[in-house]
Amino acid sequence: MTGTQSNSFSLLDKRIQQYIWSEKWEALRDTQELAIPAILTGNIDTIISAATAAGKTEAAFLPALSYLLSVDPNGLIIYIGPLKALINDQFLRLEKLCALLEIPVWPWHGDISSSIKSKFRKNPKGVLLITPESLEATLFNQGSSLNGIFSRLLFVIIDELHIFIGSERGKQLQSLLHRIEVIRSKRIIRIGLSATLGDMSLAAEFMCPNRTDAVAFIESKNDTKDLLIKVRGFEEPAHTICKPSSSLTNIIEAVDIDADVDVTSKNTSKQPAIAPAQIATDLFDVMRGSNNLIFPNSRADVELFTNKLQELCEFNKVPNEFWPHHGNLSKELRSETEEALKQTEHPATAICTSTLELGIDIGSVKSVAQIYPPPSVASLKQRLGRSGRRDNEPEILRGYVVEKEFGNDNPSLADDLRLSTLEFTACISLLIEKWFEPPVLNGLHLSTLIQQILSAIGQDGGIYAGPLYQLLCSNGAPFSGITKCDFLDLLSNLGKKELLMQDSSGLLLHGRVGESIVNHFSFYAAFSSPAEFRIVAGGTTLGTLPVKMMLKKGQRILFAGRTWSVEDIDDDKKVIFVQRARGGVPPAFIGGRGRVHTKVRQRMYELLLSEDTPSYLDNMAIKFLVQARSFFKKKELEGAKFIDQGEQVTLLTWLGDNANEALSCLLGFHGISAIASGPTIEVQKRGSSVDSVIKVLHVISHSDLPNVDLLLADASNIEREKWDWALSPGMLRQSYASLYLDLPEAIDWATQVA
DNA sequence: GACCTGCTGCGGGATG
Repeated sequence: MTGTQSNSFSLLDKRIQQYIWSEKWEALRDTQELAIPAILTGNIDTIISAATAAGKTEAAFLPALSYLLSVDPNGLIIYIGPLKALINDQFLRLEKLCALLEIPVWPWHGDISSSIKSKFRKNPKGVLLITPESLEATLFNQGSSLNGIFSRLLFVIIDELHIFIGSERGKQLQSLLHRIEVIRSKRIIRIGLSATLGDMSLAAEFMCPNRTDAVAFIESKNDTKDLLIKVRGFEEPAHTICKPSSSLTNIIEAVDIDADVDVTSKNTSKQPAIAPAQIATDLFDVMRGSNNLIFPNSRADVELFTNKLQELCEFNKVPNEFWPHHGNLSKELRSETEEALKQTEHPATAICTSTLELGIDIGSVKSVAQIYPPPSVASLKQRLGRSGRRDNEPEILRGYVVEKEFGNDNPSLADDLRLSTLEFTACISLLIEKWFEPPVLNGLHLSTLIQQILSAIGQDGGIYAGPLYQLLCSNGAPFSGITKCDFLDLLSNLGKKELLMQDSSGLLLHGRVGESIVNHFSFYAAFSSPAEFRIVAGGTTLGTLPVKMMLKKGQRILFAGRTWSVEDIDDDKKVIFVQRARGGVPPAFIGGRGRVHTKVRQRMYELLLSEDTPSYLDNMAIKFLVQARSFFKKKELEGAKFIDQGEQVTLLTWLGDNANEALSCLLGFHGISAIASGPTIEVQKRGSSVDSVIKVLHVISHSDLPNVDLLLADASNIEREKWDWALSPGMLRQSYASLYLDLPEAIDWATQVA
C-alpha cells in the first residue's frame, strides 16, 4: 500500500503506517478510510457500523492511537467491551501494534489479577480495555483519585454498541460516561462500534444524548451477502405433547419423579412429542461433516437436542460432532465446545442459546439452524451473521417449525391459524427486507438509578440531594426525565428501605441495608441473576441450574447433553450432587416467549391475506400455510376485529405484545377483564355483549390517557430489574410501563375499531 | 416474561 492510493493512510502516524506495511495489508477497508479523518480531528463523536468484525476495531484504534501519539503520548484511551472474552481477544490484537508504539495496553475485568490493576492506577496511560462493571467498581472505589486516573483521557471506544442500547446495562454505561465527564468537567469524545444498526440516529441518541447532531456516521457499504433459506415443517400427532406451547406442562409433569420411567409418558393419554426426534434426525443428516450452529430457543431444548444428536452419533457408530453451549454450563464445558468449533481437524456443530450469538470468534460456520420461530427478527439476523463469514460464502439458514395435527380435541385459534409457521415466515420476510426491531430507548430503568445513587455516594463519601439530582437527573444526564418531586419521593423510599440515611446536615449516606449491598462485589453489575444450584458429579462442577421447581433425590435430569440422577441436594450450599444415568427429562427452566413486535404480527396478518408461497418453505410448511389461509377464509377473519366465543370475546388486534398488554390494561381500567394472548386479546364477557366491549373501546379512544398508577393499580408481579424491589409502587409502575406498555398503539387500534 | 452479559481492594503470609 502507498500513500498515493489512500489519503487516509497518509494521515496516520508514521510508525502505524510501517506496521500496516509489515502486516502486508492490501488496502484499508471502507470504514477505515472514512473513520481515520473523522477520528483524527479529535473532536467528533463517531459511530462505525459494519456487519462483521472485519476491521472495525482497527478503524477506531488506528486513528485514535495516531491522535494520542501526536497530541499527548501519555494520554489514555478507554475501550469498553461487553464480554470478558472480547476484551481478551482485543488485547491480543492490540498488543503487537502498541508494543511497537511503546503504548501500554491494560486488560481489566474480573479475571485480571489485581497487581495489573494497581500498576495501571499508578500510571494511568495507554489503552485501558474494561467492562462497564469494572469501570463502575473503579468509580465507586477510587473516588479520591479519579481526577488523576482520567486526567489525560482522550477517547472512549464502545464495542458492540447495539448490545447496550435499551437495557439496564446500557443505562448504567450512559451514566458512567456522564459521571466521567462531570469528573473531568469536559466532553469526552465517544466512538461506537456496532453490527449493522437499523436506525443510526437511535444509536447516536443512546451514545451521545443531547449532542446527536454532531455525530459522524460511518457505515460499511460491503455488507451484502447471498442468503440461502430452507424451512421444514413437522406435524406433531394430536395425541402427543406438542412443543413449544406445552413446555410448561412438561415441566410440571416432570416434578413427580420417584418412578423409573420417563415421566412425560406417565400420562396415558399423551405420548412424548415425536417432532423433536424427527428434527434431530434431519439435523444429523444435514449438519454432519461441517461446522454449524443450532439455535433452539431455550436451555432446556439445547439439552434435549444435544442429547438426541449425540445418541444418533452413538447409534450410527460415528464420532460425536455435536456439542452444547449455554449460560448454565461451566466455563470448562463451554470452552470445550468453543475449542471443538475452532479446531479444524474434525467438524463440529454447537447447539446453543444466545451465548454464541455475540461476537466471540468461533471460526467459520457453514450454516445456522433455527428451531421454532426466533425470539425476534433482530436476533435471527444476529444468529445468521455467524455463518458465511468468509468472502464469497453465502449465509445459510435452516428453519424448523412444528404444528399440531388436526385431531379430535378442541384446537385453539393458535393451532388453527398455524401461528408458529406464520411467525417464522413473517420474521424471514422482514429479515429479507432488512427490517428489524428498533431498540427501545425510552425505558426509565429506575432500578439502575438506584444503583447509580448508591455508587455516587460511595464515590464522594456522601453527597447532598441537590448535587445528586444535578449529577444524575438534570438536562443531559442519563435520568433527565425524572422530576425533582419524583426524585425526592425515590430518596425517601430508599430511606424507608434503609438503603440510604441522612446525617444531621442532610448529607446522604448508605443506610444499613445499602451498606451491605455496596460492600459485596455483586453491586457493580446493573443486572441481576437468579439464585442457582451448582451441579456436581464426582467432585466436578458441571455447571449451574436455576431451580425454581421442586427437586427430589432419584430424579433424572438432562444436563450438558447427558442424563444424570440426583443423588443428594444441599439446600444451604445450593449444590445438587448427581451421577450418570440413562433416560431423563430436560431441566426445569421456566420459560415463555420473548415479546413480539407489532411489525411481525402485521406481517403475519399480511401473509394470511396473500396468496404467494415463499419458495423457501418445504411441502409440509406450505401445507401449514395453506391450512392457515383456508381457516382464515372459512371463518371470514379478513378485517375481523372480534370473534364471539360464548363466554369470551377474542379481539383480533394483530398488534405486538406491548400494545396488546397496554390495551388489556385500558380495558381493565374500564371494568372489562382482558388478557393479552399472542396476536389477540381475550376478553371475559361476564354477561355483557360484544357491543358493550365496542362501547368501552369508544370511550378509551375519546378519553384522556389515565395515568399509569391507575392503569397498573391491580397489576402484580411487575418487578423486572435488579433494584425494582426498592422502588415505591408508583415509580415501579412508571418504570414497568416505560418498558412494556405501548399506549399510543393501543389507543390507535381502539380508535380504528370504535 | 426467551436468552445473555458481569463482579473489589486490601492485608496477611509465604516465597524468592
